[in-house]
Amino acid sequence: MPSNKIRRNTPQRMVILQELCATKEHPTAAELFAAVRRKLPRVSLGTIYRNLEVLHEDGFVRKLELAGHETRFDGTTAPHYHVRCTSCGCVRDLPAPLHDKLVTQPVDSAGFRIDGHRLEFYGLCPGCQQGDMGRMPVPDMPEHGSH
Amino acid sequence: MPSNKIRRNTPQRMVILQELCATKEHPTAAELFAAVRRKLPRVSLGTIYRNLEVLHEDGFVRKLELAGHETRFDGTTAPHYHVRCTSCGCVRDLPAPLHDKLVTQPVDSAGFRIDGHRLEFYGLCPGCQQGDMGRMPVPDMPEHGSH
DNA sequence: GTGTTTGCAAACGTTTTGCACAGGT
DNA sequence: ACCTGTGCAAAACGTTTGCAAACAC
Repeated sequence: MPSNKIRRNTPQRMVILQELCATKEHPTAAELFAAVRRKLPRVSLGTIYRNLEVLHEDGFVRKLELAGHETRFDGTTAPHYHVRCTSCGCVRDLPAPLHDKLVTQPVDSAGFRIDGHRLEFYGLCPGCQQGDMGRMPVPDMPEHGSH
Repeated sequence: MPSNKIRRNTPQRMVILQELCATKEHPTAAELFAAVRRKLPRVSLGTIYRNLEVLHEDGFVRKLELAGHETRFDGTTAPHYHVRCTSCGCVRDLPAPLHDKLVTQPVDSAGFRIDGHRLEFYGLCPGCQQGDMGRMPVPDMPEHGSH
């Protein structure tokens, strides 16, 4: 839902969107901050957050509020799902998302009017599957099972 | 995965679990803190957090890390899904959870070994459906669409 | 010129942690 | 006696906000 407010195309805003669209890594605000700072050394973290909010409002970026972790951002706004690696914490897109095997309508909705759902998968990424049990859980902490 | 550590049945731990099992409201740590404090006036919030962590580790409580909100806790450990009301913020259980209409296996998993998924629904609770557009979004802030 | 946006720093809400002491086993 | 668990307070973390100055339009 694009806001009706007048937006200004500041260099900060453009570089943020540009950086976000240039990666498939779903960066956090802090990671984006580091990336943008390389081009605009004087940006502040507050500016990153404010612009991400604006860009989200206007439909240019997606917010990925994955369970138990900082918010990540996605320059691809088309609907798709995500997987998180419980070992290294990386987040990847799932291709071929809405499929006949992926039907998500509760049968009994407890009287709620269901407007949508949020679905995320977790598991081991290709890299972390290579028999290495002793791998450090790096970027983010892994979760304890359950869904 | 119950830890192999020796646990002590302290009054604090028991009251916390008792309070959690006595409600269907999926309280936050702060709400639980208030409830437990009525019975044990000297508990600290730190104790609540530490015990919830232990109880979670031992499989007695479920952690509900719903997108963009504080963690809530659930005394019912059997697998089931949840709905959040985007207006008042309340969280309810979804009965009849794993159904033929609720199949969640990605067709293409991008090379990940999928261990599970997290699924949450959002919409309007029965109370908030009663034509009251002007209702205050109270307990927690509502979300901006997208899934 | 007007009103949005910026940088900075301080504040926020939630959760975690360090510590000395209390208390279960 | 041992070592887990407690209360307290402070810190950590990600995020938001107030403000005066800067700047896009």
